[in-house]
Amino acid sequence: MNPRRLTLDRFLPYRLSVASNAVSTRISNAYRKRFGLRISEWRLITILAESDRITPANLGEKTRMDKIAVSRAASALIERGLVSTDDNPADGRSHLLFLTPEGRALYGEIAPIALATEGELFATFSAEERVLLDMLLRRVETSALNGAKA
Amino acid sequence: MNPRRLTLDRFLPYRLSVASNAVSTRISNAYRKRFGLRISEWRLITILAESDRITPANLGEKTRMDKIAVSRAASALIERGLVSTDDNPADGRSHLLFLTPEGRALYGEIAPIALATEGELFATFSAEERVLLDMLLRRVETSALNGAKA
DNA sequence: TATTGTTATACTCTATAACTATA
DNA sequence: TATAGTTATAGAGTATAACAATA
Repeated sequence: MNPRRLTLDRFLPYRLSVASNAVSTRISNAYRKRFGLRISEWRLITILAESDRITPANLGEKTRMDKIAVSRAASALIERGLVSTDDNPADGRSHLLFLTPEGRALYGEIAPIALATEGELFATFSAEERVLLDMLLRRVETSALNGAKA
Repeated sequence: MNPRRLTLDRFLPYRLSVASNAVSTRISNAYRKRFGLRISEWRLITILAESDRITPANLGEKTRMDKIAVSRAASALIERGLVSTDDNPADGRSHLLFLTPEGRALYGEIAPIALATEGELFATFSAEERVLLDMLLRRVETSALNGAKA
C-alpha cells in the first residue's frame, strides 16, 4: 500500500457528499417550488406509482427510508389526498398504501420533469458513464452498509 | 433521445443520495464516537492542517460550507482549544484561524483513521475506478451548481 | 453603501426511545 | 414476546434574515 497524504479535496467521502448535496438541493428545489413536495414524499410517490399497493415496511425497503420517515411522508401525502390506505388482509397491524387518482395525476406531471432534470445534470455524461457511475455508487453503498456493522 | 421510464432504483440523483448518506453515516460515526467531532468540524480541521492560517470566508470556499456553518464549527473548535485566532492585518472585519498544538495533535490522530476508513469503503475499487469516480462526481457537482442559477 | 462575520430562526433529514395495536 | 406503525424528541445540516463592525 502507498499511504497517500490526506487532503480534503481528494477525499472521496467528501467528494461524494459535496456532489450529492449539490444535486439534492437542485432536485429538491424543483419539487418543492412546483409541487410542494419534499424528497421523501417524492420517493414514496415514485415507488407507489411502480407498486400499486404496498405496506409502509415495504416502502421503507424500496426507498431506503426508515419507518419514521415513511410514516411522516405518508401522513403528509394522505393529508393532501395524494395517497390513500386500505386494510392489509394479511396483517391487521399494517395497511396498504396506494396513490389516489390525484396522486397518479401528480406523478404524471413530475416524472417527466424528474427525468429532464436528471438529463440536465448528466448532460455531459455518455450512456456508458451513467451506467458506470450507477454501478460505482451501488458498490460504495453496499460497502458502507456492510462495514457499518463491524 | 430515448425517454426511458422513470424508476427510482435507476434514478441517478437517488443513487447518489443513498450512497452519500450511507458513507456519511459511517464516516460521521467514526469521528463522533472517537473524537466528538462533527463532519463540519472535521472538514475545518483538515483544511486548517493544510493551510496554516486562513480566514473564515476562505475556509468556506475550501469546505463548500456557508459562512454560518463555518462560524458555528469554528466556535466549537475554539471552545475546545483545538483552534485559535489572530487579527487579520489585511481586514479588521475578519480574522485568521489556525490549529493549536492540540488541534494539530488531534489531526495527527484522525488523518490516518480517515484514510483507513476511505480505504475500507473503496476496498474493492481499483486505482482507476477511484480516479474515475472522483472525476464523475466533480462533473455532476459542477453541473448541479451551474444549473441551479437558471 | 457594501462586505465580513455572528446570531436568531426555521426547515429538512436522520436517529433513539416510548408507545399502541396487533400477531 | 415480538412486530408494524405512530408519536415525541433531539441532533445535525442547510438556508434566510437581521445585525454589528469595518471597509
